[in-house]
Amino acid sequence: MKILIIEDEKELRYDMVSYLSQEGFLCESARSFSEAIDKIGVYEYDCYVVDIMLPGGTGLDLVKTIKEQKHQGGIIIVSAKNSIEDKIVGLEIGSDDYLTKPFHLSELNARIKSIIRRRSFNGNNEIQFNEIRVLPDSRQVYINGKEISLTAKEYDLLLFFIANKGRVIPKDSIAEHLWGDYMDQADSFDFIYTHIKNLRRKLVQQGAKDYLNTVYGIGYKFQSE
Amino acid sequence: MKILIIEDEKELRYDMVSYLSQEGFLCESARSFSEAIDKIGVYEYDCYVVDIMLPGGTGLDLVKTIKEQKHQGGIIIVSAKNSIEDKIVGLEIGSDDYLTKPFHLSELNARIKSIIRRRSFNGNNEIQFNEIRVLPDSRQVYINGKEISLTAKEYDLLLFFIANKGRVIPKDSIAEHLWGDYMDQADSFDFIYTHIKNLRRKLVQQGAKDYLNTVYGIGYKFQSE
DNA sequence: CTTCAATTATTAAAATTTTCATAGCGGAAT
DNA sequence: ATTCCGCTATGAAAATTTTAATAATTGAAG
Repeated sequence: MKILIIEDEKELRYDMVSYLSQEGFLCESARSFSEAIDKIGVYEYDCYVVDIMLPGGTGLDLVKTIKEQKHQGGIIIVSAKNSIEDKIVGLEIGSDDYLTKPFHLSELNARIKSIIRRRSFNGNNEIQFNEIRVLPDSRQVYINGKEISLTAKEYDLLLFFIANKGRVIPKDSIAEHLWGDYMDQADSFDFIYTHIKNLRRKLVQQGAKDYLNTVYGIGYKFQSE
Repeated sequence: MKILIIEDEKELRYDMVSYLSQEGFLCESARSFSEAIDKIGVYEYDCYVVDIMLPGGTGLDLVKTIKEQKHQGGIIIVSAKNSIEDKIVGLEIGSDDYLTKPFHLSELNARIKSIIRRRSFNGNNEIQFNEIRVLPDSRQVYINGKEISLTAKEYDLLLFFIANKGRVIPKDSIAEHLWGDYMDQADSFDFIYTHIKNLRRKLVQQGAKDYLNTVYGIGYKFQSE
């Protein structure tokens, strides 16, 4: 899960990035309105943390831009003033939550997770990646309209890849995501190789292209070309 | 996991109980110093949320009592005034965290989870239940000093039972704890029955008494007598 | 005390996950 | 280009988990 943090106060920005990184998010940050616009233009994130007061523009306009570009990620507005109007405006133009400074980092973390959880449950209950369609509610997967059967691990793998399409995913991340904190460094990745192999076989056998690229020495990347 | 909330403000107490219950904790509450003393005398909780200002006494004395009774649970002090002295005193006499009112419930939730996580990692890395000894770090289990081998699910089950010894655990809770949010109501509990059976067999076969009592219509209870 | 329906236990088979041994590949160094 | 070493792939066995069918038990009701 990738998060963009838009905040001009240096220390707070640094704290947020380091806390959220520890929690397992991939974080990028922007220091100003224009830097944020640039990043939003290049990449789509899973969640945006937007400060209202920014050099070069207001966070509310940023939210509008994110929405205009049809980004699907959640948006949390952060503001120093607990003004009820700001809150209302923020929620009206499409942010998902509103947080008043000062706040605890664990609070921000909880809200981000809550938004991501909410999104994956509600509304967004159908994911399409070229000829692959996934219905997360029922854990069903279709290729070119025909349902295929995946085991639990294969399904989890596939969803993780699609959720992170285009990104290189290190094997450690895969292990952590699918198996939790169990395994320490010493463990081998044999089981990942096996599940990857099985997933590849099933997908290709059922008519999908082979999107799953090996990134030597690192992990894998799920990508169209 | 069972939590005792000691707070005299009715609305806040109600909010905390309802929020934390939704998060999967078993909650009890006390409205006053004396009620808290009573509950602490009867039962040992996994975490205590203690307000400083209470009718009949101070939360700091309550913390001392909890410690005197050798309770192992974590302690979070909650206070209206952000006095640094209170905080220091609180941490000195053995509380694990300090929270200033007003706070978000998700913040309290995060801190409780953090304390419980910390405790199960650090220090408390050996659990003894009569002739059964568990080393959570290495996931090893000994009976009368002899190591026995359990599968992942059997181990998780055993640890969950020991962590909740003496309590009746509904089958739903077991399913939720060991398998996450996967299964909806419609699912049967066949796999629980099977794992229970296997765990029982292994424990008894290796020389432990049968502590695992069936509670008809509800679930199970792990208990000495 | 019986009967009955619902709940839990047991057993065995099926499916999945993990491990292990071995083969193939990538890329750096010679 | 060749060699080599570490990384990844593959196939098959072993272990675990889940499912399914059947038996035993519980507690309520007659």
